[in-house]
Amino acid sequence: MAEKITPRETDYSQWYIDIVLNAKLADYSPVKGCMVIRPRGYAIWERIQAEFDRRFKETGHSNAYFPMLIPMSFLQKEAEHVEGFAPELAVVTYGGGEKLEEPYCIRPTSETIIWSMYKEWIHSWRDLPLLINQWANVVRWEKRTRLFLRTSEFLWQEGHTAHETEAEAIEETLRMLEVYRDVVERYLCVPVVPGVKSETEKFAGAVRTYTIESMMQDRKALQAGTSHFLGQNFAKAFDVKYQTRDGGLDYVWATSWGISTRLVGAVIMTHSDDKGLVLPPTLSPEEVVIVPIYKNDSKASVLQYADKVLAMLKEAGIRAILDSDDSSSPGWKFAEWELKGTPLRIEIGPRDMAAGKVMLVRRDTAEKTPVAVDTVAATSRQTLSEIQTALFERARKFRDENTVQIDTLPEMLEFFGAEGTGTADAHGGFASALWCGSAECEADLKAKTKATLRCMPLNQQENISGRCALCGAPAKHRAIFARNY
RNA sequence: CGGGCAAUAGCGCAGGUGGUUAGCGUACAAGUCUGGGGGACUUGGGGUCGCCAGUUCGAGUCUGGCUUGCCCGACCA
Repeated sequence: MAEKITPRETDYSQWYIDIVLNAKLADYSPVKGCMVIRPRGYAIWERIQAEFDRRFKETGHSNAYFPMLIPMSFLQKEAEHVEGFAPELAVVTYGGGEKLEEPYCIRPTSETIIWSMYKEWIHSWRDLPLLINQWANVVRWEKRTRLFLRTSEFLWQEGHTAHETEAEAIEETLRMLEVYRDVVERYLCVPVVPGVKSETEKFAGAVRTYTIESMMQDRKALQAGTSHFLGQNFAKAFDVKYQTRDGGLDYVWATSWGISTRLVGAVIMTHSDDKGLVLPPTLSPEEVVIVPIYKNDSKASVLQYADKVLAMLKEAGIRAILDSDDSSSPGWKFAEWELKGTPLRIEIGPRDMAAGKVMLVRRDTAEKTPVAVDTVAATSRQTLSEIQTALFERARKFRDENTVQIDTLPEMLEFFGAEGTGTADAHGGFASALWCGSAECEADLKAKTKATLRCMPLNQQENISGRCALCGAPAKHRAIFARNY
């Protein structure tokens, strides 16, 4: 049979599409730029969702749901906000067969409709903090879409909080950024750089945007989550004041933060290989697949043995399945489950059975280990945990190896393969460079190399001294530049 | 949203200058043999050729429009 997956070397972009389609994670839809998330893709999203939801509740947030349709006038209340989102709005102008007096836009994000309600709900410092999260779909009319990474409609989570003081709001912004970092790194095994966005890149309507940036296998950056300190911008736009503890009246301080189904794309592009999807055990719908191998005369006994192993694994709380489909060969099943990303495979044939063993095969390394059947649960548990760690470490090593400190513009141009440098094949990576803080420098670099300022890493802003790698002016920050998705 | 390419069976493709019952591989179904890395043979089912118009006696094939996708730019989780 022909190769299903285009090798990464040949065409990284096609490789990604092949994985998504062939592993049946998603499919194209008849609607431009919108995709169908298929059961396997949705199962992965549900696992991501469940972990984040747990962490949000742990940090005191409650879920709620706001309307998908937002009166256009609401968006216009915050100048920067509407300017930022206007180009990608989908607008509803008819309802019930009649032209609407005021059109609704389909939410591109929910700050405005949520703050219109917060005005009703917040009166006193006793109403604060207000910590609400919403799981929802949003629509942003995209010119260029890619499965999971950028679609016109996507699923996400948006947290919207209101606080008494600026300090509390900033603390919340950073708390949620840290939740993102922790879950994305530990649960999705995707290493990230937490940092601050530049003015150019920040969220429309925010005072400051924090981000976690990850590096894909083609060395391009992917923004994996953002947390915004909104200051009093939306409180002022929607006139949300509260009675302070000392009897005064003040605008509340706000945050918002979000992660989306894009994370599924991040997981795919971080871990997978030319054989197919590679999933961290935490995210895989099944942690272990048992593939029985038998001839006609050994079929019954092998299946019975495999059933016993399946029961032992389930007993131990491991998500295991037995692929007893009789119509495809073991070799077929091996390839199929590798394509689907199952972290651990257990092969059971007559020889294993005779020896009282099973064969453990790791998806990430292809390593095969015979294991005594009595210890199969414990060993599987142990191996799954090792895979979880190994995936993160491998990705972090790759990211670190492709993060380079750069001090001058010529080096920067060479790193990103700009025209005239003779390095057109260079893939770049993360360029860590000093920056003067000017938007002109960002724009200039972008024009020459397509690389943008991804973030200013949070813990690298001390003792900045030196010159901007782009213009030579005194530097104010250390920043990561990269091409991005 | 501009430029380029594409759309024929689930998937991958072939179908010179228009010609009547649209093919091949693979997958699918049934059966027999198989089974430790995508098995073999036999038989069988499956298509309004992306959509809408037009040219023509006749369109998968030519023309126009539209839709969707991919690549390259401009814009963005």
